Amino acid sequence: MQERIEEVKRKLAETGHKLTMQREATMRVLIEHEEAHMTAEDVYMHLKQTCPDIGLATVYRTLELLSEIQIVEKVNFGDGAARFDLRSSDRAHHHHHMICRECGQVEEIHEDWLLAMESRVEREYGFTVIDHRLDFQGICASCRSAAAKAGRAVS
Amino acid sequence: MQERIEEVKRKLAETGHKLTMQREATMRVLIEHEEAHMTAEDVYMHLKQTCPDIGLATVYRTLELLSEIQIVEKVNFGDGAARFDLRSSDRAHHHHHMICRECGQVEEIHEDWLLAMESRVEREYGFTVIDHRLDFQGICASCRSAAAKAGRAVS
DNA sequence: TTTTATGCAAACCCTTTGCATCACA
DNA sequence: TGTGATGCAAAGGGTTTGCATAAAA
Repeated sequence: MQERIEEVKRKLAETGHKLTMQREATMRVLIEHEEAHMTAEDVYMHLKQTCPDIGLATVYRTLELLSEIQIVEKVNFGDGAARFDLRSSDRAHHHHHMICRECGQVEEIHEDWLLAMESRVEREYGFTVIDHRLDFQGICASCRSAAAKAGRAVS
Repeated sequence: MQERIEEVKRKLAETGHKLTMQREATMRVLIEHEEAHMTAEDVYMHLKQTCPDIGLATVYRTLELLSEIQIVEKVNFGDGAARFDLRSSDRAHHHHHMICRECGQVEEIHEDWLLAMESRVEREYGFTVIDHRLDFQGICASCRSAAAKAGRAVS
């Protein structure tokens, strides 16, 4: 925990930014809810507990900044609100998502299956890949078994 | 062209909807600009030429409807506006995107590289895949060569 | 003739911005 | 102490909705 805050402080300093109370609190919320895929509003709600006076605008500015310095990744599942994931410190590691159409839950796949494809894109299309995103939409295991128990088919 | 309109008419009828002048005009715009990845606003602008009285709300409603009946695919590249792609009639064919961070242009990869991964997701995670999305972000071939000519590195 | 669809405008939601004040470094 | 950060409220952009009217089937 503390070392991650230190890393952020260092990265902020490198880019001419300050580590404020609000930014530190935001990092703590993100770390405590790793993989929660929170929206800015979600983060704000949690922050209100430790930092009651924080403003929503600050949360947006902080998340944007953390995204610029690669601490978090801003992802968009098409439901209208951006979500923010802590990046793993391992730069090469990407992850993929499984988004359930029944319950809306987002699960992660902690593997990067796309390295071969990235080189293929570079080779065949002359496109230099910086990053990628892979999402699967479908029905998650628990919704499927719930549907099976209820004896009905699922969309 | 005409047979695609007929297919839409059939699908609309099946789901209890009508083929209106506005919906037909929207289809024509989509067909004429296949792969343009247009926003609702883009579609609206084009529609104004053949259908000057159409309202933006109708465009949104039409695109949403076409998306529900699988005629178009609503995609979101994270720039704030949803984009709409005509689906290929071949249901099994998905396509992937290469999004250039220099010029913002979206190119397509007309291959589905993910069938093997879909079965792996089903097998290893118990997640029933309905659809998937794969986007690469990076620098497109023309931006890279432009940058090379200008003798500078690109981000 | 009965539904469903339309156009308009207002409402909505998420996000960004202007500005005076505050607090890290 | 000086620059960057904050909070608030207002503005912004994309999208949706209520409602009276119009037009498919």
